[in-house]
Amino acid sequence: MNFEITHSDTRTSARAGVITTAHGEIQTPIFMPVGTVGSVKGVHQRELSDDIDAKIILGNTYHLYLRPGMEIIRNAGGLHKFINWNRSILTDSGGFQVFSLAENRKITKEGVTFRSHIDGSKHIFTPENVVDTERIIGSDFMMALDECTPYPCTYDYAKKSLNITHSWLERGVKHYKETEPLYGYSQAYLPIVQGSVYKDLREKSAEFIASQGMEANAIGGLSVGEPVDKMYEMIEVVNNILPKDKPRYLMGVGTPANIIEGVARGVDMFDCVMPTRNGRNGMLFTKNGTINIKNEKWKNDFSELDPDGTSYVDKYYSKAYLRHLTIAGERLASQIASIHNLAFYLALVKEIRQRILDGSFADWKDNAAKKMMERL
RNA sequence: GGGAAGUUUCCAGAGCGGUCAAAUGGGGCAGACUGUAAAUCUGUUGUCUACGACUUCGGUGGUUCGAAUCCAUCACUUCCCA
Repeated sequence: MNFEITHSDTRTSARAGVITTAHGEIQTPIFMPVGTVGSVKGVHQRELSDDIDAKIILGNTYHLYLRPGMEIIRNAGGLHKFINWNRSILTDSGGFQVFSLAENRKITKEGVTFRSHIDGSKHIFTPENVVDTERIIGSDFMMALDECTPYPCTYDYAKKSLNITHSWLERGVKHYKETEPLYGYSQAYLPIVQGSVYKDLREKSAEFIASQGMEANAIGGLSVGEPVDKMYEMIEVVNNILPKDKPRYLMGVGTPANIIEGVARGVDMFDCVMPTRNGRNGMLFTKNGTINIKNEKWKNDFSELDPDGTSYVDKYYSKAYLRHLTIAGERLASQIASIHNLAFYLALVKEIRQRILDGSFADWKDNAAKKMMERL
């Protein structure tokens, strides 16, 4: 992996750059659609590449490990081949499942023992075997195993958890360095800053993460329910320490406004379930704010889905039609809404990048984008 | 022509003397969703001058302190036998 910053904003910490992986170039800032189980829910790979033009998507180690299992992924020749996606892939480690499936797991110094949400079987995830799993998956970006702490979280717990995450990281880095990629291309290994909403813990963590000298770094444990101002504050604290010349990935974030604010604070990579999940639930993101397509007011609105939209679906279908499909529970509704939302997110980061390049980012953020951010 | 069952709030369908403005589904309306156990979840769904009041359970008339619940009668619906 290579990262080159081509432009730095003068008034904010925003930067525009290019990440190069074995599976292509990724212009940053970038948004990465989430495809947990080897599928961006409701969206064909062909639409992801040809219409939405996503350069990189996520997969999830925990989920793929359980189903279909590593034997099949290995037999397929890795996840890229298995799902027929020749652009980049980033895999989360299962660290988020430590948070989201908290009832089904136990944390020890050794690792995390999950009770499968599918059949209840027990599986231990260690920093080492997660690296092995991600080697089999063949992701371009392998996330380190961490504990995504909940919010609220006591200082004592956050500190204790951070120590475990850090010790896991050391073991993960060691194992990463001792193992080779299976498919002939390099894979980056990303450490994750934790520390909940505590400034000193975040600083300590950022320093430790930076000291690992990995090719890119991530910020985790945010957007788990804390006030947005806390989140922004933590991003600032952390990005003051994380190396400037390496990509920074803010995990799981977020709303369009979160992304703009994140970029302004020096974040390069984002992912979030929101465009697809909320799309499936009838929410559309537009420049004028979100709309709930299920609302009665769209019943007879035959205007195009989103006049400002960049996807073909925006011109192709009407609001009234999508409302009907959504209310009728038709799968096509999920597809249309997911495609629209992902296209919106990708167009957003594209505009952000363009504005960083032409020097108008800060001004745009303070003026034109402000109204939109209040609604998104 | 004879017999039986039934008519409940948008729909279906509980309720069978008071704790019923009326269970439960569905539908409608609205909301939530941030490294996906989510094609999920939550709220609401008679009216009002709303911590109280008023009008509802096919129509009408009764019984009773009190009826969606019991009685009479009318109307309509469905099924069975001719």
